[in-house]
Amino acid sequence: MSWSKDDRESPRGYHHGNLKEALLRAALELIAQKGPAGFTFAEAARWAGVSPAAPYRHFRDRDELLASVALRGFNQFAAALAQAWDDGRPEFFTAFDRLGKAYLEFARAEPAYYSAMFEAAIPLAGNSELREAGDRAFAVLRAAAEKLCAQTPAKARPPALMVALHIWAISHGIASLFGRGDAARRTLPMSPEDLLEAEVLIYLRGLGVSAAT
Amino acid sequence: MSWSKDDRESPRGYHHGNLKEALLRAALELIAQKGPAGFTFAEAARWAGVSPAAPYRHFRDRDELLASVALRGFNQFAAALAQAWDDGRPEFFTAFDRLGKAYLEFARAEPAYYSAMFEAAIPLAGNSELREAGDRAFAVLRAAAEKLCAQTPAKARPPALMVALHIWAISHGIASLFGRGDAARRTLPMSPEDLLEAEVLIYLRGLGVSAAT
DNA sequence: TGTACATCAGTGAACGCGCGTTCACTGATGTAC
DNA sequence: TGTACATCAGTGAACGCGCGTTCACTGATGTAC
Repeated sequence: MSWSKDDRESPRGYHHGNLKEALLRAALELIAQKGPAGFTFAEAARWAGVSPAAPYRHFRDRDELLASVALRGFNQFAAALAQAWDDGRPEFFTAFDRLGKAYLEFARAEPAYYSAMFEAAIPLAGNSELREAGDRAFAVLRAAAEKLCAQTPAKARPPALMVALHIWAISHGIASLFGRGDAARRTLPMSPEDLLEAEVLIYLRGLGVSAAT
Repeated sequence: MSWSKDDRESPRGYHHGNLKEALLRAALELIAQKGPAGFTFAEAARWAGVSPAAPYRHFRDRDELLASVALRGFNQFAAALAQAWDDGRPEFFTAFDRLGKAYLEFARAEPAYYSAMFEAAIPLAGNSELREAGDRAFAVLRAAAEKLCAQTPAKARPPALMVALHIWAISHGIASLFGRGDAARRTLPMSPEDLLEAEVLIYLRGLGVSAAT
């Protein structure tokens, strides 16, 4: 990440100019290195090349910075999922497959965001912005589930919400057990993508939806 | 947990007598309260009513204590799963259902163990004991997958290992998103158990196995 | 059974360290007129 | 366009704190004979 070095070493005046942004980046980098619990306010300040008191101008405390990272993560996650899903275009199975791959790709490429979002145990109560960002990401899964349900035989059609939760659980399970970009990863006889694809195909068949359709 | 108070306040001589055990319990309690990254060696010692230097007689450092907690967790997890599965008795579906419920029950009842096992990112390299304990737990899922595959139509029978990984991913996904006993839990329109049962039924149908059989 | 001695398990004081947080401050920026 | 002033954003020194770790030590336990 060349920007980090540039950011830190480029000469600047008394004012940083973009400290809030720099702190978010620093936190992200530190989370990637040591996990959400292993980064400190002071270290983020050092990373941004600023005195330890400076971050207090932008974040009330460490938890608020962490929540901001998670918020940004959810926004990027929602955008990535929405782009992959693309409202089911050109047809359902292609889009659904892209959606699953995008989920895993996000967890792999952005393990720091992913763990801030799902493992930092940030309390959602009182942070409606964060909750809404999470809901927006889930809404993409939900929309895909709606379209999926529309293809199932009407007599045994399950609630779309439940299907969305199933898809989420499958994706999250594979991502967090096998598909993380960091050291927690376990070795496998197949790629996480293949594992997910096979699992989703079996699940779809169970719903009475055939990929050949 | 009444034992904790008793353990701490009961008079004892110069020697604790059971310090290793007390430290493991203290670590477990602290992990339950603040997560795997939020407990300290010093605090575990205080919990056990002992000087901060005492733990060094039993664990090289904090990480070794944490790994011991995870090890114990995997052992209990393997035992709970094996007991629930009971080699598929009296017949497959009953046992398989019990297995899934036991998985969720463990995550709910023992969130501290569960997070030490799956979220503490303890390096497995060089800790063969821990790896083997994890493998023993997975072996139960694997055995269930074998029996499941034996029931699927032979022509489209998937590898048992893959099926075991699918089951693991489904269970872990639901457990970590919705079924944790701590605050990270999200609210749901249905119980994690029902969600898991429905998901597994769909997955089984996709494999060509019918619960009615 | 008693005694001498080795080993074990915990003590408590000490250390250096980095963290979170505060404070009065100051340099830079923006704005009213 | 210039000037006075308010506000903003970062400084740097300071503080108390708990942590990890070490050290020489000591009380308790076990064992050989």
